[in-house]
Amino acid sequence: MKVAYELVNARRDKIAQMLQGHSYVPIQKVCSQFNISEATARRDLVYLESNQRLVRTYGGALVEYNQKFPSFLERQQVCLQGKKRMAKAALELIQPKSTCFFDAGTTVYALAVELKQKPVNHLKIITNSLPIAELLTNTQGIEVHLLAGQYLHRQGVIFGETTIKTLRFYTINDAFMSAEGFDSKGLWNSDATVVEFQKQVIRQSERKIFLLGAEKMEKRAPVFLSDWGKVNVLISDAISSDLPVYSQSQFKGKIFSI
Amino acid sequence: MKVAYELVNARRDKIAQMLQGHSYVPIQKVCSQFNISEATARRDLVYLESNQRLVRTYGGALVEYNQKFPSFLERQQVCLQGKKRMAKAALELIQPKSTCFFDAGTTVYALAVELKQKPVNHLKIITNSLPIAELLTNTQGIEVHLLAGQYLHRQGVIFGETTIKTLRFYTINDAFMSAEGFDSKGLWNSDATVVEFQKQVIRQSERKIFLLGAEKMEKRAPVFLSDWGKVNVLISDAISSDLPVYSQSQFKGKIFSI
DNA sequence: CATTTTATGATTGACTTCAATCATATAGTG
DNA sequence: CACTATATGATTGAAGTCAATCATAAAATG
Repeated sequence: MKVAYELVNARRDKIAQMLQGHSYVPIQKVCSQFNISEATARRDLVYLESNQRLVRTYGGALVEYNQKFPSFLERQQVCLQGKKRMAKAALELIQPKSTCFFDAGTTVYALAVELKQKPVNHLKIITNSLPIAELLTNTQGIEVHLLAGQYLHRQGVIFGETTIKTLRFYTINDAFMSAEGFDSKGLWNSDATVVEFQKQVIRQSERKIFLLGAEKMEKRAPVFLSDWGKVNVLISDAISSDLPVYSQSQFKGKIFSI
Repeated sequence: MKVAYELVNARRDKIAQMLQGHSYVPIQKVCSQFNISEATARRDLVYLESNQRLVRTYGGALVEYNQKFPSFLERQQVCLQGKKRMAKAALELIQPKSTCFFDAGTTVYALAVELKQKPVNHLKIITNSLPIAELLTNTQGIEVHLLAGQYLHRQGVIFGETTIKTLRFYTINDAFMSAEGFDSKGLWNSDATVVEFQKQVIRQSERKIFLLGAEKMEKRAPVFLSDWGKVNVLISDAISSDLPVYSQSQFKGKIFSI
């Protein structure tokens, strides 16, 4: 029988609210939770989907299907193979009982994925990337620290002036970073604020480890980040002899070409 | 036919990796993505589930089914009705173009849910609660700022010394807060560090708005947070005349008993 | 190279989910 | 109060999902 509009809307609100936390709810749970038939539960889900409040799946509904860190995920797919190989090499460098900074980017994210699978003990990870923080939190032996700042949803990054300021609260042993391009002169990125932030990371870190995919070689971006003199370790999936670092006498670091 | 161990593990890793971002993947997508039969896809999912890497559902698999902010969700269920009513009252107090602090707690989270549904323009939200940040980000007219500190997964909160330090970077108009107990003397909480943090919020905020459910009335917790003199607005679902504030001449604020 | 192991796809039948249709009881509406 | 609108549950057939079984081809082993 028909039911008051108010009650219907209240129920649908509650279903949506259920989803806010649980990320996924099977349709049967909706039925039992609200004592409604499958038909009604389905109708509620159809309505809520039309209002962009959830996404229906076969057997239930969820929020954030492809909605979480959307632009991040697209970028993650390119050169996945190379990223994974670089990540495995970088993982070897991580020392137990150290504090590491993880840059916000897909290459370093691949490192976080490897680290999650093979955790290092007594590790402190500083990051401004939410995908990395959420991935690594609740991992045995790893403590995750987030930097402060504005939460930029599409990139899944925390950023702004405050982020640079809060960085000063931490002492960093190893910084795992990336850049958009690199050539014989050094490293390049496209955003001035990002570069300002990364420069501060470089100043504060004992060891600077850059993960740079072959596709970024001999490419420049608008803003200069650093010369090779400040880089301690370079990890790349490019052929060793092709790397522009060799022409640079200033580079004293190690190279892992894998 | 049989396939090399290495390839099988690599494929399963990739499936797990798919999940890390997408949170949910239908089984058909796994089949098409890796050109494998349903049977194999199912076997992969069974294996990955046995390794705690994902949770199978009818029709696919997902990560973080009830695993995200677990303790937060439990607490969210109690007194849901009252929380929602207090939240609606609190929402009325939020001014466009203001900066608000949102305390990490289930009562204030209910306020965030209301705000998400009826957004206020040009609003800046400062919080150390990840559920709140994730809920409110990507909302029209709302800018979300996170505080720095250790990411405590079970509570979904950012916390520690650094959190208090980073608070100083912000100027707060309205602070929406809660406490574990309140009586005629004032407000109480159980954790000393939380109280230290909240005291700093109180010092830095122009207006202090407390949302206190009736179930917290006449209850004390180990640590004293504040007397009634510092509270500007009290929102409660308790009966107005029962509130212990009335015996306090020091209380100059407004009361919303709803 | 011979033997064993096992990852795979196909098939089957049981079970679940889904969309569409329909009768009905109750909320809205005038 | 009469009339309309509609939210609901039941039913039905189609489609999807699942677990179990089996033959096979290629990897692993010695």
